[in-house]
Amino acid sequence: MATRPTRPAQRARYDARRDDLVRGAARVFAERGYDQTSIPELAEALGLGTGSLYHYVPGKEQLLIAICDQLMEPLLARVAELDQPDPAARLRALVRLWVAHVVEHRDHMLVFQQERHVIEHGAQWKSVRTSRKRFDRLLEDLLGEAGVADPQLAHWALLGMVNHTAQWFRPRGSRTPQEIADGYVDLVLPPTPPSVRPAGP
Amino acid sequence: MATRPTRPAQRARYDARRDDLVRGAARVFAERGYDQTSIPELAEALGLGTGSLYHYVPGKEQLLIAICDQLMEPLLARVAELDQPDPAARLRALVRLWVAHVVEHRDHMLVFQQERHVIEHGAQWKSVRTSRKRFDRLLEDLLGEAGVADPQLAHWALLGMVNHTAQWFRPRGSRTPQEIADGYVDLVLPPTPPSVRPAGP
DNA sequence: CACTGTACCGAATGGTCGTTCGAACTTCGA
DNA sequence: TCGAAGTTCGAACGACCATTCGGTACAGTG
Repeated sequence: MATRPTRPAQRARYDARRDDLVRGAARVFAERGYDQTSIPELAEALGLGTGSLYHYVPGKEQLLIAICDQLMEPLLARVAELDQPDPAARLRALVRLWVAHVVEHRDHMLVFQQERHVIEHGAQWKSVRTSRKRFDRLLEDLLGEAGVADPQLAHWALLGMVNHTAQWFRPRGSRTPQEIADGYVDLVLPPTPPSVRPAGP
Repeated sequence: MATRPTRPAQRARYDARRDDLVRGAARVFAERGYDQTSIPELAEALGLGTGSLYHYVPGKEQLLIAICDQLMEPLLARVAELDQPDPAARLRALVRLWVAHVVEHRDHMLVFQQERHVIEHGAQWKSVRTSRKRFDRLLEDLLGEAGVADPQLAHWALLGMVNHTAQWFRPRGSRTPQEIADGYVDLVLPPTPPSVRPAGP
């Protein structure tokens, strides 16, 4: 059974290890696929014995949920901190943040996308679905405020473009995440001269 | 074993039935997921006995390949028939065709997307990978000719937007596939007045 | 040092899956 | 109408999977 240490001093270590394992699982699942990877295979890829995994995660599906949480929670946290007063500037900042998050969590994204049907239908997945809805709503509202010509279409278009980035972006490629993000924003926003753009982070 | 009739007269029937079954399998897999659907479950959903499926398809993975072929081949065929001399007009026609194809094959698209890793790595998947590459190349070239500001980014952006359409489009929604396609094209192309646009199909 | 909570292990288990197969039934050409 | 070709069936089979469990080794604390 997955048991968290009772001694507070050791809990930090346990949590950190767990986070690492979840991250590693995301990497393995992204490459081999969730269903095609057996627990013994996964454990070996993580440098663990078969049974040891269950010390940190109660089961395979919970592991998948943990991967999605590791993807969604920090994104929502970072988005909540946006404070640009101008909607267009806030939109640009959001997309920059978002693209950066996607490329930093490529593996998580790929797993997230290929398990769409479980996320949509599974009973234990309500929290993940809620997170996604929160983000959706936020984006749609912002697009409306920012004066986009067709906010609804722009919403779907952005979701498609940005999430798809996980499938082609390569760290050694010729563009930075920020350049990509700005390219996306320029597609949906009436372009502004570069001099008006907020500087990078 | 999956055996095609030797009598030519019956082959047409057999092929049509097989196509129907593949289509049905796409629908079931899109909803429940490929790995989460067992062969007995699938057979029942298709109104067949467990063993009967194997009369038409040699195995579960071949069934998945058949679904992808049923998606890619007609699209490439329709694309090959485009004959607009003006590149921008050809681009618009291509995207209209493409979006229409995506919404008509929603189930196939959803399966295609969630099985990305198998398609990319599997040994028997070379033909599907080749088809996708052909389409990619074609789109990229056309974007260059059509005078898009940033053809490479537009290429990835379009792929993301259009393919993502399968995940949100509903037949009873407020937009036609053609309106959606035109919206996408207007994002990547310097907009032209509606009067200059080619008429619908 | 002794003791206790923690980390790790891998063979064993029960269940489910994809696939096979021999037989029964149906269709069709002659 | 007869026989062969085509179609359907579902129980049976071997393989493999997620998970469990009894146990060993280790680390921190008193």
